[in-house]
Amino acid sequence: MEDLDDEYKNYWETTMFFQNQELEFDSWPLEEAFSGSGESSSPDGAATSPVTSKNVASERKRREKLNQRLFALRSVVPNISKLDKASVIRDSINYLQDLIDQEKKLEAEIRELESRSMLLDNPTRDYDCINNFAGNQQQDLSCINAMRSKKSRQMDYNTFGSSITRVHNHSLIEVLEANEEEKSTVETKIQTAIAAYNDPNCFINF
Amino acid sequence: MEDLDDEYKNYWETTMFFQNQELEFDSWPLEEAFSGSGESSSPDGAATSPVTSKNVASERKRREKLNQRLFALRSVVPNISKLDKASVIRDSINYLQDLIDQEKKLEAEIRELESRSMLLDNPTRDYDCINNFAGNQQQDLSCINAMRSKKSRQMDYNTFGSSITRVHNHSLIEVLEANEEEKSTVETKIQTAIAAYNDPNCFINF
DNA sequence: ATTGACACGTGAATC
DNA sequence: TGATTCACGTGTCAA
Repeated sequence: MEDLDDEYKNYWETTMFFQNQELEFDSWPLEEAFSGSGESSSPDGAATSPVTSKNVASERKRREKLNQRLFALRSVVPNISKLDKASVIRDSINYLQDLIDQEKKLEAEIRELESRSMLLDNPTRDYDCINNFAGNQQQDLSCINAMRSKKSRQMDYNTFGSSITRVHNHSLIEVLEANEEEKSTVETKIQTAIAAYNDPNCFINF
Repeated sequence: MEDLDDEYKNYWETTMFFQNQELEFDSWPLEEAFSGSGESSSPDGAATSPVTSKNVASERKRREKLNQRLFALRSVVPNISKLDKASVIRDSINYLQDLIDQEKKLEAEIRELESRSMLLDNPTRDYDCINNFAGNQQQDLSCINAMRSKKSRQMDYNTFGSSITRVHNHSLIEVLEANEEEKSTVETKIQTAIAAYNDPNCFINF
């Protein structure tokens, strides 16, 4: 009995692979079958019912599976601080969130790069805007009004809005995560962005 | 005894929050202290040593912590097939690997986009256009303002994006503390802002 | 000596 | 029904 505990300890604490573990368990069904078929008595003299022994085996298998999964998780996540079960899960969560954040960053960067290359592909709109601006040189509101025609504005809104909705569409995780401080921060940033967009002098696509 | 088991079952199977759980456990140390201080005897008549009761409490706490972590993990990973412990870890591993793969993909895409824009884009082109225009219209300050606006807007965009990513850069505790009410509040405010922004008749500042 | 982490067996509950 | 999952208490080992 103590041997098994020891083996489990080693299994968990070291980087031993599952084959060893399964080998360990390959040697177990012997005693298990013996105890299951023969109604063997436990050391204290009480008889073990067959359903109980079944349950024992099942439970042992369940524990093994869970440890297996946990070990696999540990092998996927880098920089595990402690080999503790709870610590493994904790580090996994942190790593997962880091990954999600980085993915969002990369997606934003891709969007920006794509839009920039879009600008390069057909820059007529920019030139139109500048020409229009040059035509109405008196710097009155006409240029601004032209720039803020419903069409262009709607288009810009779509780009802007889709990015927003995508942000808080992301599997409702970040919604769960928002606390008071961050909420206000987000709001401030959104208002800043909207104000910048509202700026008449801003004629660049989002 | 069965009550606790029941509560644990509910705790795990449902989306019950940890406050309830902690409430559950706030009521537990009573019996625990009773058993710890009084050397109470177990039903079979054997005396329970204080070190044993300590061990029991410690073990209970450990189990609670592990379940907490597992629950948090479950809240982070979308599309959990089964609420089983092992299944949760399994789905987490799959999701993690998907994320890693996608991250590599995105990085490759970014690399390609950057190299393509490097090839096609001479970096001064954007500003050349505006600078030439500004040079021709030497007195036109609005163009310079526009340029500055572009730059500042881009800064805002970047800040905005980073703030978004910072929203879900949280610790585990914040996930546990989040509730439905905050979720709907944030979402409503964002929707309201976007709707108002979308209104073509709305020219007021946000 | 104390603490923390583990595997184990067991009874209950859910499907 | 039987199989599966769970929380629990306990003994053991290591730091």
